[in-house]
Amino acid sequence: MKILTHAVVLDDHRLFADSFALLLQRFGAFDAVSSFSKVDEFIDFLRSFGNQKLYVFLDYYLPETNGLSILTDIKRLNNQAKIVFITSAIAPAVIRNILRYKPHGILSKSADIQDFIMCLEAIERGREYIDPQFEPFVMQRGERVVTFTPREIELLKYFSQGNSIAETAAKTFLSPHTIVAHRRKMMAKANCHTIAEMLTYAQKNHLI
Amino acid sequence: MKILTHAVVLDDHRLFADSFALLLQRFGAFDAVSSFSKVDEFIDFLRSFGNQKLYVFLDYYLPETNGLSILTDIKRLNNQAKIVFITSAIAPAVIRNILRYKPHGILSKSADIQDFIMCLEAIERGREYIDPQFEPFVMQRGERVVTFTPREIELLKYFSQGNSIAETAAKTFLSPHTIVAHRRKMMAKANCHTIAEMLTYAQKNHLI
DNA sequence: CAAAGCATAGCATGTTTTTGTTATTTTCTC
DNA sequence: GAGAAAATAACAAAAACATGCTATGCTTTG
Repeated sequence: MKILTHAVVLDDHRLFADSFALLLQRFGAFDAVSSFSKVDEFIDFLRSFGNQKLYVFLDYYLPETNGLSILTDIKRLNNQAKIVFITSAIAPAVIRNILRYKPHGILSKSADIQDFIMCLEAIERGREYIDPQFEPFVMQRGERVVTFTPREIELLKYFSQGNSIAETAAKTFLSPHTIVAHRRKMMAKANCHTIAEMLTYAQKNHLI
Repeated sequence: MKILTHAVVLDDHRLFADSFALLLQRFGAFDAVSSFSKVDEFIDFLRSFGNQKLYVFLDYYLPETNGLSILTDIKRLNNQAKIVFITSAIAPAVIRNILRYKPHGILSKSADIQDFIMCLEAIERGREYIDPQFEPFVMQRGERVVTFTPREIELLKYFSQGNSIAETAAKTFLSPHTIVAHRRKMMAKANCHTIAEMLTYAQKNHLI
């Protein structure tokens, strides 16, 4: 299979980004491969690249942000880009989150070359590719995803740092009642019954 | 630099293991490179390889276990092996844990090729290499590492699953007083003041 | 624009956790 | 086999939390 296009890798783990770019090169399907480990540089590249056909291999975990939040940027700068998530995540909520954005492909870092080839082939044929191990997380119709509001996540961070309700209230200039209300709502959403469980949930799903 | 020896990569992320192995090959310092993503297969390889000179590039995060627990196996099977940790961890406790085992090298996955070369050169000269970003975690003399006992970790798991002190006591057939005592001890060790902070700590340091 | 969801706030009550302090038995480790 | 560390257990007071219920103004979005 020969895909006459450019491929670009974005992963904050430089060693992975460079190695994987090498693998893409060696694989021979692309006519050029670039790798980035800094979001800024990647965005600069996109800007200069213009609206040509392009493959983007994206990591979900990026420092300070995540792969999803730059998806809008990518789509704005290049509406032809084929976007493939390469993720080490296994937390259902994270996978669901990624799937919600309907990328062209999603591959686990535990995948092998064979999976990778299948992914490319599917996309070239205009279909999407979802790593088989993520199939169970494809949303059923009517199913709701648990999401957290910015405020909730902010408060969660305070709790994770050892702040009590009263301390959090003081630091956010809110009433302790409000903190209780938020906290209660979060725990109801995530179906947790102790703050310990809530924090485990938050960590697992990379909310904080 | 030409190192006439075999190199082997162990990382459960196949895509990384394979890509990185390719990078090692391309780099040209080794006369052969193998990659594994399953611990069993890796151990089998070690057994058959015998006690020859060897470079091992090891991930810390492995499913069901971690890179440290197989260190003893590696040393038993090959006392000449140069062991380099390639890790995505940044949690101080995890890094300290790795450093305690005195590997020949430790490199962050965020390192670049230049860092990698420096690592190899240092080891070839008989010295150890520690990623500069991990320097702060090198233990000072007299410094204590925070460790958790098996019982403590067991209880931590109960808490992470939403069990209260009373519930945990019931499930472990212990007195609630005992649970309180353990809990208190852990929190003192980790310098946490709420169970929320404790659970965040536990997650960050991959205790549970 | 209406409905839904978000952020805010309140009160009351019973439960749970945290903290200060102490102590015995068992199990490693040198 | 002595000493250290771990696991066990207890009591009591103070602080914090969970949960029952209600309610209002503000955004966002179909």
